[in-house]
Amino acid sequence: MKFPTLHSWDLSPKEAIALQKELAQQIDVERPLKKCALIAGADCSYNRFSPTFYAAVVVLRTSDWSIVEAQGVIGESPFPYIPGLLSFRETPIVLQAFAKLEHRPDAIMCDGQGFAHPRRFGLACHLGLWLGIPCFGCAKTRLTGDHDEPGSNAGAVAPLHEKGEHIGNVVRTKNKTKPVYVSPGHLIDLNSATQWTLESSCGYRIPEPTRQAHLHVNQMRLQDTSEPEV
DNA sequence: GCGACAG
DNA sequence: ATCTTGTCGC
Repeated sequence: MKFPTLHSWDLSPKEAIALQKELAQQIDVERPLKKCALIAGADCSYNRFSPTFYAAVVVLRTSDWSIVEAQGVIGESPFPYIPGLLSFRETPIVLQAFAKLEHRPDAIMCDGQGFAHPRRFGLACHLGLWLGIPCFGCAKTRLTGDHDEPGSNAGAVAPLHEKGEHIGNVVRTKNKTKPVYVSPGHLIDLNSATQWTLESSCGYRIPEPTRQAHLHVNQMRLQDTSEPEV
């Protein structure tokens, strides 16, 4: 896959925040996703005290959830983990994995927030803007916003609000298990993101795209002989 | 000042 | 994110 360079990743935390505020103005979270034959999942993995980073993207066929393609990259992250600035830590390497992709997915599911972010510019917004592909976030825990507990059965949804704004949905993907936090990133609306989250939750709490990407990066990390096993 | 805080 | 065994519940 090819995509243009939008900006440098060599930034200080203050510069990163300024850039988020600037790029957030370009985000489109109103567009319903019409066609989605191929959906990609992206994820990262790493050791506690090693700078080595593993990123993977897996492309799935939505008709039967079979894996069409998987690409991974091993590198180092130039940015520390700071709540609210996760995209500056993970996106540079994730983009390298997308660059190796031969298939162009119709949508992308990220392991983190999209619009449900303090500055409305989470990981999924940033990745979607770079790639120009509909992208949304499916996080395992909350970053910001308030909500009621969704019903206890799969399919239950509760709105995530902040300052009077509907920024995402808390979605129960499996009976009696913790819900996930869904929000649009770019070129997709909240309803489409929520529907595809439920559609791809094949009996697990984590939807198939992100679940497969997670399995993939973990395989990469455990098979990397250049890293000292703890 | 205090508490919260994606991965 | 990662470190970790068994265990309670459906």
